[in-house]
Amino acid sequence: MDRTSARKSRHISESTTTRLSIYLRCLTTLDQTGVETISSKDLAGQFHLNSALIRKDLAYFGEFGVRGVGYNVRELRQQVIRILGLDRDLRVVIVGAGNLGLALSDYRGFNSEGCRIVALLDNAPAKVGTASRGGIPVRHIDEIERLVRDERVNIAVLAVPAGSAQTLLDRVVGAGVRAVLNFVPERLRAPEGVSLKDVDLKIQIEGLAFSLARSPEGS
Amino acid sequence: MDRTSARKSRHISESTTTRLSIYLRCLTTLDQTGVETISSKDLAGQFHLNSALIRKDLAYFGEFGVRGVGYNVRELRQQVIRILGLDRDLRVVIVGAGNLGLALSDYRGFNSEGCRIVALLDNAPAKVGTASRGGIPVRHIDEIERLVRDERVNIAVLAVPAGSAQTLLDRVVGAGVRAVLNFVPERLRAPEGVSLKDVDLKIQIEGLAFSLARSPEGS
DNA sequence: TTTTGTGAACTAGTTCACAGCT
DNA sequence: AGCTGTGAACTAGTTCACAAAA
Repeated sequence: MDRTSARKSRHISESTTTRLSIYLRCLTTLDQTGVETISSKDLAGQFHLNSALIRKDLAYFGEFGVRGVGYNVRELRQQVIRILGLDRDLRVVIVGAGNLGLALSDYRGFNSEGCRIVALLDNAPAKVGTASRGGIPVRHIDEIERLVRDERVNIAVLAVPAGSAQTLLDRVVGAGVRAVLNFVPERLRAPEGVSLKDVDLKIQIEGLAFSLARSPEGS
Repeated sequence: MDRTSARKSRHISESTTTRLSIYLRCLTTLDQTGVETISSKDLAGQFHLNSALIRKDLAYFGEFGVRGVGYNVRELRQQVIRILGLDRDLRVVIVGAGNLGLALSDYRGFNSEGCRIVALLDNAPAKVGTASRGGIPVRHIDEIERLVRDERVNIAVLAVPAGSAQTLLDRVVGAGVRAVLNFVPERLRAPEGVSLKDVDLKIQIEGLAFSLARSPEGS
């Protein structure tokens, strides 16, 4: 059996992919530190996870370990990079050159591991032609089709004012973008085949409010 | 039985609290539109959720509906606000007055519904004394204890460079903050009784990369 | 002996379906 | 008649525990 490809076309849960990202980060550190081998038990110790869960997460995609020994750090790291699709280019546009869009365009972590921010997009004439502090150019939203075609943009980040988010989502999807990270606090609807992830800060804050309200010592 | 308080001290899942925030947003719109009553079925239609799930989410906290009729929009909205703890003041400090911290401090949604950003905190002398575009003052990190005591700060947002995050988390927790929103792409450890939520943009992007890698048309 | 990979058991979360209230 | 509130059924996700491999 091919030991490197996804064996079962089983559905992979979002919890699993999130953990893969966490493993990757840890493996990168381990590799830099010169550690060559790690067991699922030791990996599980770093975060507080069950070791069987780590083995299951990895086993969806192949048999990467050696019984009695553990996993080769460098090799497993490469495999996780491949599984997450980080070995292919990620080209990102940020839609909305307001405060948040500008801050995100310079955020380290967006620009790393084969992930490149190609442009900020806005429709305000005063903004088009300027650039973020880090040098990401602001272009007109009408250039989206060209950027997807010529610059192979495949991810859009929505950081626009509430109200225009659905329209702009439809726009970038129409241009061929199939993965969108949405910072606008609205529930958006994306067509089948387009993945949409919400980063809803208001909901996060409300979650914290909830835990404060329930914790023993009220304020 | 008291119909407004949490009946069973059952553990409430994060999915439930996230959905409560979503219901709240919808109820606010409905109330503004003048709608007086809504059924769980109609509410479920707005997002694509199962109506029984909505009824269960609400039933953890009381019996708010009327059989044969549905829920009174205004009343349910008030109840959800109370459940989420949004009826008490939320006082926020943002730790780190870099690009992201400054953008977040002016982000609408942080400043709303009884949620107020009190200050940005930094240790760079050049930044202390300045303010964000929206007028949030930048203060020295050493003022955290005073702000918690005198301004009743109860939430901290971490937007600092990687490496210093755990130290600063410990610092704000030591000052008495019991709820933290972390934007730093590192796994942090918070003591028992402190709730910590991660907004890890790198993980979000990697999740999108994964879905792109698995979708039929590879780029 | 050590640690993987995995079926079986368990736990959490969601949907079904209906009794009971209005 | 209509819709809530909820036990029962189901589905997804995690942990246990052990045979198989090195």
